[in-house]
Amino acid sequence: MLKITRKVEYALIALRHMQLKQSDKLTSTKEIATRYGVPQQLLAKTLQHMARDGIIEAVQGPTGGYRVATNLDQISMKDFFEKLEGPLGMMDCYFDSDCIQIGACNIRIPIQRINDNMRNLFSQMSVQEVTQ
Amino acid sequence: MLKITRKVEYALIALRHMQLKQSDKLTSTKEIATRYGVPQQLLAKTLQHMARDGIIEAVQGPTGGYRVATNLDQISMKDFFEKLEGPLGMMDCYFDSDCIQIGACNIRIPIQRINDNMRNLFSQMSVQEVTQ
DNA sequence: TTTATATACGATAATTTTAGTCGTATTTAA
DNA sequence: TTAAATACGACTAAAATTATCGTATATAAA
Repeated sequence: MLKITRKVEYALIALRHMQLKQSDKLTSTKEIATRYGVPQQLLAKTLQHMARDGIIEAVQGPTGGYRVATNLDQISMKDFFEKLEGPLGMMDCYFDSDCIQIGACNIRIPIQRINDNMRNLFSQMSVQEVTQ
Repeated sequence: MLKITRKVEYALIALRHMQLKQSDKLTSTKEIATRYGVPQQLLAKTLQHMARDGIIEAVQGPTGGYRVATNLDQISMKDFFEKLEGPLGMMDCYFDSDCIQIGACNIRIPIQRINDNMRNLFSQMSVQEVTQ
């Protein structure tokens, strides 16, 4: 319960790894996979995902790889989570309204309050704070 | 990602339902299950769990049921979550130290900081605030 | 121009976690 | 004695997560 996914975990590991280098230096998927013992294919997808989102930049071909493409200070953990995993809510009813209950449910409003608190927490935390 | 379980959801629904009655009145599993369209067996387990934890009190036999047994103002959402679902951590490595990585991992410390923030958030929120 | 090594990505399989059910026992008011 | 409630371990089903497969494309270097 309330766990983050491997995808997010691997993304953070990769970002931190890249930040330890000169910002123009490239890092390949393989480099990270072997360094941290992470499944290469899954990591690859995660990196591709981040590249599509503009968080990192891809350079193709041999000697290619990735480098950080944005100021990580400007991305909140909330946005980061949502880019990788979609809307952030402790219960689906926070977004989907197709719950049959809807009328009967007595905790919808309270749950939304908790959710807002959690979203607020991650909105105030930058990716940089985590990967620096 | 970062979702709560049905067990917790049902527990909150049940608590809120009980709080809408006079505090000495009993509520049966069936009553809640039919009222909110929730699977009765699973709800039953959840209520039994809460009874074991002393959050609610069980009265057996026909005309039996449950009533709130504690001041919900005194229980934090963190403790509530942990009673029902065990240790609260976004990653297992927050508690388990059997991750093979351990040495190689570069985000252990940062993740712990995020975790602490989240635990802190739920420590400062009482169950009463959610179910009132 | 060929080759080797990198990213790109949809489809699928395996695994783990979560959700729900079953069967049986016990309690107790009527 | 019976009916309706809680108690609870074992099991099954479903969903979500994690990982792999196969193939395509890009490009630096031999």
